[in-house]
Parts: sequence; C-alpha cells; structure tokens
Amino acid sequence: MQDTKENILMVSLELFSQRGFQAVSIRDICKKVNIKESSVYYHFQDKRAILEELLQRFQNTATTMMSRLESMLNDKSGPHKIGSHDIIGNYFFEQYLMDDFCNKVIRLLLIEQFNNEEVHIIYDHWIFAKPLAFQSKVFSALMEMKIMKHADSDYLAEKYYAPIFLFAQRWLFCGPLTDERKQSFRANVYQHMQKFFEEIAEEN
Amino acid sequence: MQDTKENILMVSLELFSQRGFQAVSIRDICKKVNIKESSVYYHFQDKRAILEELLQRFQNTATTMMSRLESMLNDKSGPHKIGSHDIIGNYFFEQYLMDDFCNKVIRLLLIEQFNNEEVHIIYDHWIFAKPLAFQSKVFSALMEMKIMKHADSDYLAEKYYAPIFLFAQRWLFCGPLTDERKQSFRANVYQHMQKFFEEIAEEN
Amino acid sequence: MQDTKENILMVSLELFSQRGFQAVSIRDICKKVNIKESSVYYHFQDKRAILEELLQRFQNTATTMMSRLESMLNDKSGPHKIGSHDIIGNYFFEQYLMDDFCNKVIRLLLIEQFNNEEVHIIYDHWIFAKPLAFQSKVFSALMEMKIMKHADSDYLAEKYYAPIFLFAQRWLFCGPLTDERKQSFRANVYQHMQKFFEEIAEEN
Amino acid sequence: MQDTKENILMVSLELFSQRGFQAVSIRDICKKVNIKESSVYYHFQDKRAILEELLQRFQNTATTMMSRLESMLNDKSGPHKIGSHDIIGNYFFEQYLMDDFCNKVIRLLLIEQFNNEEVHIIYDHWIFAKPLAFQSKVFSALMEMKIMKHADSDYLAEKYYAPIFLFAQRWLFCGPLTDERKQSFRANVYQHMQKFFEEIAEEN
DNA sequence: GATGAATGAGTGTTCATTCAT
DNA sequence: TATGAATGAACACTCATTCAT
Repeated sequence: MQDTKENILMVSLELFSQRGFQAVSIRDICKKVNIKESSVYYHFQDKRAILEELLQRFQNTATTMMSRLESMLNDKSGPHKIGSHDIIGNYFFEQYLMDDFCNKVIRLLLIEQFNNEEVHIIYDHWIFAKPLAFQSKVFSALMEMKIMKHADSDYLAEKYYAPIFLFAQRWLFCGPLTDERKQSFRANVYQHMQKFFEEIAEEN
Repeated sequence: MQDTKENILMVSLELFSQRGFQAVSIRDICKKVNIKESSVYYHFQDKRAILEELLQRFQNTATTMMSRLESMLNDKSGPHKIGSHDIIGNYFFEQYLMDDFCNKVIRLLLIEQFNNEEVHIIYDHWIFAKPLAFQSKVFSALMEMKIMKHADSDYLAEKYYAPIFLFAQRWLFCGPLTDERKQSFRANVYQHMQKFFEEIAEEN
Repeated sequence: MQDTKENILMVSLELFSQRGFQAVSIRDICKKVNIKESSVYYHFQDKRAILEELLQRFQNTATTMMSRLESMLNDKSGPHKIGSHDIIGNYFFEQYLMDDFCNKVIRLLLIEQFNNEEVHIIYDHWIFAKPLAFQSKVFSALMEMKIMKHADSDYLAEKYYAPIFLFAQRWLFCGPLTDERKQSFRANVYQHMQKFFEEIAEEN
Repeated sequence: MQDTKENILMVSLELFSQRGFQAVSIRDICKKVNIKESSVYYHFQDKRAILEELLQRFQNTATTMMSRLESMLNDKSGPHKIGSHDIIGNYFFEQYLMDDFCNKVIRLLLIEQFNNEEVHIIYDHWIFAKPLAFQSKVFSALMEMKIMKHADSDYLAEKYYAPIFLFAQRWLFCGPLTDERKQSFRANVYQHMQKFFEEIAEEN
C-alpha cells in the first residue's frame, strides 16, 4: 500500500547520496520509481520533506544503535566484549557504517553539511561527538575494572577512533559501497583494533 | 586585465565549495562578480571549464608542496625537522589544509567525489595516498638513521596521520573556515603530534 | 446531511467573490471545508457546476425580490411607500445589495463579466436593466397618480438610480463588506434619496 | 529595439483586463507576443513586475491628465469650458475612460481590487475620489464667478458624476470596447450633461 | 572584453479530475 | 458519502548556452 512512499524515499536516498540534494530532480526520482511527478506531492509536501523524513529515520536508527551499545556498558561482560570488537564490529560497523541505509545517509550528510547548518550538526554529532564520547566511556569502564592501565580516556578514544574514521572515509564513503571496499575496510580496521589492544596489553 | 577571469574563478570556488558544482548557477557567480552571464563565456568555454581550471591549479599547488616536502627527505636534517613538526606545520597544515584556496578545493573534492570519478581519484590521491606514503617514507628514513626503532612504517604512518585527518575533517572541512576552528585544529593536532613522538621516544 | 454540499457552495462563493473563479482552486475550497478534493466530485460534476449553482440561486433570489417589489406597484399605497424609501431600503438595499449572499455573487459577476458573456448578461440585467426599468415604472405610476409632475420617467430613473449605483460600487463592492462600509452606504444613499424627493416636491 | 518589452506589456494588459491577473499565464502572453516563455524573464523580474509596470504607467497618465484639467481651473475661461463639456469630453472621456490603454487598466483595477489592497486604493482614487473632488472644485469656481447659484458643491458633484460613472460602467467597462458602445456612452453622457446644465440655468 | 536579447530544456509545484474502494 | 492514490497538463520560473553587436 504505502509502497510508493517507501520507493520514493529509497530512490531519493540513493540519488541524494550520490549527487547531493539540490542536484537531484523530482523528475530523476520519478523516472526511477516509475510514477508521474505529480504523484510525489501526494506523499510529500515538497522535495525538502523527503530529505527531512530520511534524516529523521536516520537519527532514529542511530539513536537505537547507540543506546543498545550504551546499555552494554552496564553489563559486567559488556566492556570486555566491546574491547574484543565483536560488538563494535556488529553494531557500529555492519549495522551502521556499512548498513545500506545508514551509509547512504552519512554520504548525504557529508555532502550537505556545507549547505545546511542543521545537517552539519547531525553529521558532527553522529560521526564525531557520539562515537568519541562512547569510546571514552568504554575505556573509562575498562580502567575502573583494572583491565586497562589508568590514562586519559578521551585521548585514547581519539587514538582508537581516528583510524576507524580514516578507513571509513577512505573505503566506505567514497564511491559505490562494493563488497571489495567493505572487505578493505574490515581488513584495515580489524588489524588496527587488534594492534591497538595488543599495545595496551603490553603496557600492563 | 585578467582580473575578471580571476574573479570568476575565485567566486566560483567560494560557491562550489559551499554548495557543490551543480547547485551553483552561472547566475549566482555573475551576481557576485558583477558581470553579465554571457561574459563568462568569453573567459571559459563552459561551466565545466571553470571547475577544471580550479582542479588543475589545485593539483599544481599540491604537487609543488609535496615535492618541496620530499626534497627535504634527502637533506640530512630534513627527517629530523619533519619529525619535530615545524615543517609539516608550515607546509602541510598552514599552506595546504588551512590555505584559503586549497581548503576550498578540498571541500569541493569531498562533495564531488561521489558524482565524478575523476574527482574521487584526485581526492583519494591528495588526501590519503600521497600523505600516507610520504609519512611512511619519513619514518623509514628515521629508522634508517636509527633515530626510530625499526617497525612497520606504513602502520606507523596510519597511526600518525589518522588523527590529523580526523581533526582536519572535524575542524577544517565542516562550516566556514574561521580562526577559531583553525585554532581548535592546531591545538588538537599539535598535542597529538607531541604525544606521538614522546611515545616513540619512550620505546627507544 | 446536505451540509457538505452547502459548505462547498458557501466557501466557494466566499473565495470566488474575492479572487475570481479561475484563481480559486478546488484545493483552496477543500482546505476551508475540511474535506478531500475528490469529495467535491460527489456533490458537483465539476468546478464549473459550483459556479452555475451559485448563479442559479442568485437569479432565483433576485427574481423573487424583484417580483415582490413589482407586486407592490399594483397596490394603491405601493408607489407611495416605494417613494418614501422604506421598501427600497429593505428589499433592494438590505436584502439584495447588502445581503451576504447576493453581495458576494454580485462581486463575482462584476469580476467574471469580462470573461464570460453569460455572466455579463446576468450582471447587466440585475444591476442595470431591471432596477432602472423598475424605477421608471414607479415614477410612471406616481405621475399617473398625479403625485409627481409629468416628465421623462426613464431619465428620472437614471438620475435617481445613478447615485445609488455609485455609492454601492464605492462602499459595497470594493473590499470586505464591513459594518462601517454598510453605514457609509446607508448614509450617502438615504441623503441622496431624501434630497431627490425634496427637489421633486418643490417642483410641484 | 525595446519592441519586445512593449509587446509583452500591451499583450499582458489586453489579457489581464479580460481575465484578471491570476487567470492569465505567461504562456498565454508569450503565444500572442510570439516569443518563448523564458524571454519574458529577460525583460521582467517576474509576472508581478509586468502588472506593476502597467499600474505605474497608468498612474503617470492619469496624473498628467488630471493636472492638465486642474491647471485650467486657474484660467479665466477654464471653468466655463469645463462646464460646457468640451474639455471633459476630450480629456476625461476620450483620453481617459475611452482611451485604449486607460480603459483596459481600469477594467483590470476593477477586477483586481478585491484581491489586492494596493489596487483597490488606486481604483478608488482615480475613479471616485479624484474625479469627484475635481468636479466639486469646478462647481465652487463657477459659484464664485456667480455663474452658478451658491449650493453644496460636493453634493452637486455627486449628482453630476454619478450618471457619468453609471454609463461608463454600463458601456465602457463591460465587454469589448466597441465603437457602438463608445457611441452609446457618448449619447447617454452628453444628454445627461446638457440636461444637468439646463436645470442649473433654470434655477438662476 | 563585455553585453543585450533570446532560447530549449529543465526546475519544483499546482491544477482539475478520475476511479477503485 | 467520502477518501487514498494517481495522473496529464499546466504553472511560474531558472538553467546553461548562443550569437550578433
């Protein structure tokens, strides 16, 4: 029933994430969805409303993902598992950075942040502020549990997250999200994580 | 004489770096340059040609900057100085990432890389491949000179460059390039560099 | 039951009388009636049919009003009373020119007469031909009854009706029909009528 | 040279005066002018700007006409001539109410006054306020010159102007301005003026 | 060097209307 | 009775570009 609206959203996201919001025309979207242009306006007030619904959905998804991760910090074994990267790998990499929907929205945010202050704020929050803050909390927890040597957890979070961010930018937010690129990302990122925790272990 | 052409280029870059190539119209450019739309076509074959001239100039600048850095590797004291970050600070940060012209082109590349394979290649080259390769060579040189403990120089380059990249993205390639943002970048990045070299020193 | 149809008619008239037929959209009407656009087509064949029903109702109302006035001419005391303006004031002013429904239709006729020959004929008939002819008959009756000096009754009707028409155009068919405007109209028009009959009386 | 702009204005006026501003499309105008729709936007900022230029020109014309009439009041023989209707006939009837340009603008004002407060003000000024005030001044002048019996000049102006207005509405601002309609107007209006001045003469 | 004038294709959006439910 | 969903045609307007001057 609400197929058409969903199709419009998904096609729009695909195109917005490639060319940016402005450069995609309603005609472009409709050609791909196979509807007439006027039909779009039954489902959305205007072009902008398509963008806004996408951003809203992204923020809901990201919020859910993050609150799942944070709830693990309260489990006894949570911080361990997060350290040993199963969890981060599953939630943050597979279901967020490499998830088809989220990946496209993040590209879109990346492009639109210069145009649109609202977008810039969302981008900064979900790509920098939130992940860094979370990682810092993880390290604090590990320090409290005496698993890690006491140190500046913010600085550690940066050291830990910066390569993840770099690999993501280089492999996941450049051209089309192919399986090869995902593989390159995973290889780089898991190597980094392993070495990072080895170095920490040595220090103890 | 060639004032008008220069004005067109600079105004175009300003706008392209904010909204992306497609979303800027010849009208927008001309309004700011204070000429009529038809006049653009005396100086440039078409809109695309403006973009291409900008990309060409950027590549020339970047090439010059990089070859200056590389020529230092052959000086005896070069690798030292690069390590002690005067040089990187001056050439790579001040005259490249934070230079008005280069900063704007890099934003533009960031936006256009999804649309335009040629642009993606330029972006990847000058933001990832070249800086990482150069840094790796610096570490190799330092290792050969026994100043650094022998290790995987590519991996070290990543560890060194990733936070620089992250801070650049976060502070220099988001909204307008203000003095406050430049200062945030410098503070973050110099702290990282200092700690990085301290850690290396400790290991020796 | 037929509430919706009635609402559509009244809202349409309101809007048509302000902006003209063409400039009012089905959407505009439906927004005010609080129904969906498709619902209109249950009650009316098309947009034009709304207009036609309004015109029909107006003509019925105007016919009734006029035939009431005319039937008084056959009463002995009718022409007297018409002369002494109670009747005209009540029927022609209050229940016609200043009646909410009729006033709006007349505005609409005024606007649409240039577009639509049918409308022009209705406008001319009910605003010029009928009132002038009726007034002429009144004066003829008064002359026959020796109450007025014999003269050209058509010319007298013009002299009598022209200021009424002017005041109506100036106060009743310009912006919103406010109480102040009604009062301005009444003041102007009753002064005119009084002076007119005084002058006639003097001549006798 | 500026032929195209002039053509756009004249064709627009023709159509606006028939259907009203909103109901005329840029397409309609261009079809008649024989240009492409985009060309309109070289000459005018937008559709509204066409209307505004027409209103401006009308106001200039009307101002000129009125100031010519008023300057005659200061001539000794002016008020006489105005009374004997040569002047009014030439300036106010032939060059204003029946002038092709002014006639069309007045129709347009008549239609648009309900939509547009600015238009309503212009209409009221040039159709009611100004002509009535001028006529009142003429009568005052004639009274001072002892040519007319002293009386309420405002009231006389109304009596004099109302039939002119009625005939204008009935013959000049209904359908197309044909020669027959102009003739009907002239016949009605000159008869009224003659009788009006005869009646005044009798009173002396 | 620069512009006045034009244009064909395309922009987002609104229109009256249809029709199955 | 009313609506959800769709549509073809039209809407005002912008686009990059051309070309004679």
